[in-house]
Amino acid sequence: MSYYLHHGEALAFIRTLPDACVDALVTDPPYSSGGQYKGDRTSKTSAKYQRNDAGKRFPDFSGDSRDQRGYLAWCTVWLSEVYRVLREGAPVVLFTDWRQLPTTTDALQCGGFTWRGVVPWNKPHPRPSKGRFAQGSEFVVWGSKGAMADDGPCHALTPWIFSPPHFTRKIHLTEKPVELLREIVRIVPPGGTVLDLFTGSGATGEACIREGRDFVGCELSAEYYALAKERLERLPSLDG
Amino acid sequence: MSYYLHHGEALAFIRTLPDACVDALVTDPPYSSGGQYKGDRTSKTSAKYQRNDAGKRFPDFSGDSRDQRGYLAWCTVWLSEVYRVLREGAPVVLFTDWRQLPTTTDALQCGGFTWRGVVPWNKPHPRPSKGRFAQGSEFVVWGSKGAMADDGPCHALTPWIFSPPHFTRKIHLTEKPVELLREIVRIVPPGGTVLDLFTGSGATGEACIREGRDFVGCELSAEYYALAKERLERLPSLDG
DNA sequence: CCTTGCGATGAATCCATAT
DNA sequence: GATATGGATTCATCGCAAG
Repeated sequence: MSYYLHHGEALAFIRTLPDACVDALVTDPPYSSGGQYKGDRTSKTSAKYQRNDAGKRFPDFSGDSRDQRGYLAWCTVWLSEVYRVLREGAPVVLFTDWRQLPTTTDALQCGGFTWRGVVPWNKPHPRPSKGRFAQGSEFVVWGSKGAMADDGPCHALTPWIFSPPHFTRKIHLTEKPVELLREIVRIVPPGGTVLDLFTGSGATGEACIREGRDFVGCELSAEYYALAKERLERLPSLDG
Repeated sequence: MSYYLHHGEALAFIRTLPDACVDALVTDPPYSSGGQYKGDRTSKTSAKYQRNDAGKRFPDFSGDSRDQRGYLAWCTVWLSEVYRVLREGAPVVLFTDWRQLPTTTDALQCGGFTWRGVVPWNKPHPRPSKGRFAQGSEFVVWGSKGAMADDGPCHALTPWIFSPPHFTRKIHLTEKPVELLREIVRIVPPGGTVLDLFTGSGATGEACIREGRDFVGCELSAEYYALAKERLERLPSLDG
């Protein structure tokens, strides 16, 4: 139930960690997705993912402008380093959207992990799209460092259906619901340590604290680092 | 509300069809998945996907023994030919499991189509797996032949949650629920024609008939061809 | 305190226009 | 000609203000 939050770049941070010191990676990297055109990637995240008249609500986040080759290469680099700091059999859980899903499964395996599945996060009421299927899901790509123990409780026994945090209450544009993250971090035994390289608003940290798992987070942006820190500091009093 | 069922090999059948004669492809190819090891692919489907004591329940189906490269190449061949027989803007809908999902998105694009999304089919009660996330979803990879019309109704406005057909009532081992297929074929305007190259038990044909879409199916196995034919023939009387 | 109504929103997508 | 920008579109939901 302790946590540590680091302000800085992810790869540099991992390299400071000793071997086999964490029990899982649960992280939500910037997808570098969100559009058919190059301009959709190169514009600011606040403009890319939001209506024009709402463009000023959330601070921009960086690292969201790679093409597919670059995304694969970048993920491979930090996943390879994460491999070293994970314990044998530890799970790796990566968020992605439909566009980057295949690249993410490649990256997981390029990093040396065994790919074990894809679990959809279903949003109950996606934005409609005329004449087509709505895109109402993001995806969790997961695997492990080598063989996994096949004891322990079962997970994801029912479909994951969670609304995204409401815009008036969320801190980060792409923040995930804490209820979903609580389901996910329960794959780590109680007291285990979860690493998140792209902490953002710190939702994964909150999930860990609420579920009794230790949390090690890393965030590049000073603004989000401060927001995540504040969020986690405020948390124990909520439980009181 | 008419249907045509062909007994024979898929690629040879497509080649007999004229250009731009169908409004959608909705099909469930043999995944060639179902195992981590080579032996898992080369064994009989009836043994591969079923418990030993149930091994004689369903007839074998063929074409389920390709590795990933072979699966990509094979899908690319028939998808390229399907491109020709589809009308401009027509949707393509392919079932896949998590293991073949990335290969399927590659194949769709190798066939010349625009990839537009991934929609999960969520099973309400997946088989639990100790210490891991259950694999409770299959996936619909979809796209279109070029630009799509952006009129028409919206689809998939809520997550797809459907139980697989009960084993006492299903004909094919990997049969999809008709309710799910009805949701899917509604993306074709009423009266449009849906092509299915791997008809199996004919569930997609039943969905088309119930939704007032025309159906053109193709099945290689004499046994399943007869079963699908019987299923569709029996259907009009059910509507009364 | 409860109900009603209005407005804003969404890891979106497409096309027309501008650079 | 290729890329970048801006506007319009979909509707169930939630927050908030008004009654």
